[in-house]
Amino acid sequence: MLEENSIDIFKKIGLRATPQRLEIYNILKLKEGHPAAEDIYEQVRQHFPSISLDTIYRTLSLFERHGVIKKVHYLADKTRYDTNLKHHHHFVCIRCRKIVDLTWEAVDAVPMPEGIRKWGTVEERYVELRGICNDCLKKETRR
Amino acid sequence: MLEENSIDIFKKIGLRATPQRLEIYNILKLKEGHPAAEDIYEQVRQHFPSISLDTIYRTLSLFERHGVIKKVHYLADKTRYDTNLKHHHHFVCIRCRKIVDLTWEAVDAVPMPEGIRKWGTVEERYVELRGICNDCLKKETRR
DNA sequence: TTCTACATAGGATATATTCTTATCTAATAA
DNA sequence: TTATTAGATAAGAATATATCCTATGTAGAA
Repeated sequence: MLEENSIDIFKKIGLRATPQRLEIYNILKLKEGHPAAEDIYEQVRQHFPSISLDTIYRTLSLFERHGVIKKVHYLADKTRYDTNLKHHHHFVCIRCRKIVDLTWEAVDAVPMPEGIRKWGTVEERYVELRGICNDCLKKETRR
Repeated sequence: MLEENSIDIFKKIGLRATPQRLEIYNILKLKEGHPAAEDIYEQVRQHFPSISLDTIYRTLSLFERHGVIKKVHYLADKTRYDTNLKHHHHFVCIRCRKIVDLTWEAVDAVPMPEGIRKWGTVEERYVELRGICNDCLKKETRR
């Protein structure tokens, strides 16, 4: 089911292929719907009853740092609020988390992708342009 | 600066226009970059030194329930992980939070909106189709 | 004014995540 | 094979964000 032997992935990035890590990786790969840390924890405990939740988090962040996985809403550190209730999209700075509203008719006009009905009904189309804002760019080139 | 008198907004939705609520609303409206609860708290305290953080949260959730404001990443309750590192988008169920990967070439092909360079450089274009998945639709019509 | 429903402050609690430390284990060197 | 050592884990403490509980306060209606 896995495209690549899990152990090879760890070798490739120079990490020890511990049983815990293999288990966590395989669960991530095989579980539907993008699991949260707790979901993984519950499942790993079936084989490693004494594993700590911290190991799950530590391993996930290790995987993330090595580009093996990605957080889905990685820009949502704390909840932010919007008073603009009209339909709009966002530019989000991946450095300082600044959020800027934008409208984008061209993207709103694109017909829904093929087979979306297979998943459900869509109520909202939200686009997030993720990048580096000019303020942060200035700071980074200053070095 | 505000399009509408803040007091009128509260009247319209049948809520008492308390000084705390007015202050929180005005900060939300006027502050750039979409503030978080703590940001608002720090600022409100300048006029209401004894306000509690809970009042901020309570008021924000009140505003949200009445459609006055919206959480930016309201689907990011807990962190979820993705092993699919290829460029893709998501369909997210607003009921059960199920996340489904999808590709969408048509939307990827749309040229960047006018004036994006004014804000910064874009590294990633992420689309979230928010709706109700077929499983949840089934449950809801069953009633 | 008095009553009552709604609102607030403050502290307790819940939940998600990260940190600290002692212990353990695997890879390497001898 | 054994000793050494860097890396990994478990367990619980600590932190951050958000919500709940309760006593008190206040605005608007009668």
